[in-house]
Amino acid sequence: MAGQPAALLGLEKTSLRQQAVAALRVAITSGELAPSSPLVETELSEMLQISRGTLREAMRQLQQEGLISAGARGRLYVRHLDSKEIRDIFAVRAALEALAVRELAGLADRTTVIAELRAALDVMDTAVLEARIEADLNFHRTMCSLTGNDTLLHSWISLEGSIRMSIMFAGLDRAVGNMDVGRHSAIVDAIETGDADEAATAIQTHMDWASANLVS
Amino acid sequence: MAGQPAALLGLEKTSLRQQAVAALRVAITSGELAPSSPLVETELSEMLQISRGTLREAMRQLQQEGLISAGARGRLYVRHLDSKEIRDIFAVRAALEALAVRELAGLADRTTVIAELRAALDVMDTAVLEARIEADLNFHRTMCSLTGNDTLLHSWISLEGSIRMSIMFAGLDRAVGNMDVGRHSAIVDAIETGDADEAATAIQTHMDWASANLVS
DNA sequence: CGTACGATGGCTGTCAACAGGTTGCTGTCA
DNA sequence: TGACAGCAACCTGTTGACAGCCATCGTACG
Repeated sequence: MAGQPAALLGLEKTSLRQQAVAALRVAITSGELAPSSPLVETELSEMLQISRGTLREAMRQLQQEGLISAGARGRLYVRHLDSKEIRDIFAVRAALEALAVRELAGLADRTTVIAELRAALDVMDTAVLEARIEADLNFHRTMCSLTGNDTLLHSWISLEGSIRMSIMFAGLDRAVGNMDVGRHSAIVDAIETGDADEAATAIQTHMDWASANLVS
Repeated sequence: MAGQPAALLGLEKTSLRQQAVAALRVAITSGELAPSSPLVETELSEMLQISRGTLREAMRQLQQEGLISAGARGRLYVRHLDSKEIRDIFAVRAALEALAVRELAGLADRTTVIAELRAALDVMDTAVLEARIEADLNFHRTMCSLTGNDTLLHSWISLEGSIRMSIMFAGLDRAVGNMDVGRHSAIVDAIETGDADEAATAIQTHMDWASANLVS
């Protein structure tokens, strides 16, 4: 899907809007911008050194991703999650990823898929703290990506911001506790056997456990 | 979730951006703007009599909804769907709605839910042509809404544009053929019995059939 | 005749400014 | 002292304009 920097084969000319989206996403999911705090266009545009118009486009995207919620009169706030919403998010996530593993388990040739997933798990095994979270999310995103179902991948990515907020809400240590390589390995194993039902059950169990762990 | 106009209790002062989103959504899903046709900001802003900045915000939202796809150099086009993408969309939709009916079937008191769904079906029964499509989508959206899972509802709505494009792609007559009240009634019946697995199977079957019918 | 180079038009990226409405404060008057 | 009118600051909605990039076309030169 995405790319190596590919030296000499085209530079990464990213628009200010994309940069703003990325910066705000980090600021929100890292807690730098506290939940429920108001997002004032004039303030943010000055902080980021961009015009309000450009910022507004970026905010509109974050809003669609669920990181920003709208209040009265178009006023925007950093989204605040309660326990129920976290459970809801993980329920939807589980449904999407169950579809993903079902598709993967149904593939005739699963060798490359298994190899990619195992590689992602290896990365996760050695990573710690924030890097481990990134590795975990990367594993799950890769799962969706490998299905070749772009709509599925897009839906998952739309949820990624909310997932990250859930993680931040629960705290780093508790979140990292969810990212056990063994539990993930079980999912990959189930895909490898080609048993779609078992794979879906594995994902479902994993997600139930993870969400219960986050909100406990 | 959303609302009746609520006479005398506050008028619907909708921003130009929201109006533009609505107008473009209709234009695209009705085929007025043909798939793959380029969306030139200067043209559209003049047609809609709004400024480019306002239009850009609207386009950004439609892009996230999957009605607009991005080409090179920020150029935007009406999204074009092929058969595989339609199958993909319906696979994701099935996963989301399966979650919805599972939740609903698991409810202790399902009387109000059943009543609402039956009412939606009654509307569908009498409607014809485009109105029937609206009634059908409304039924499925209501299902998601009744779960109380806002994330689920949001994800479904994000998909609604793509669903509408699929319908347009297939043609009105073939789409209406999917909207048999009897088939939908089976789903509601399954929810009423409280059998989550059966309800999920009913949805899955319905979606498989619908998607196969659309792309055949 | 073919190729390389320069002008031109079209379209997006970005910005600064204006307009309208709401909130909150302050000073005055009963 | 309390309430109300008026004012001021704040913030979003919306707009028009400028700048830069890319593609295309025409032209001149080998």
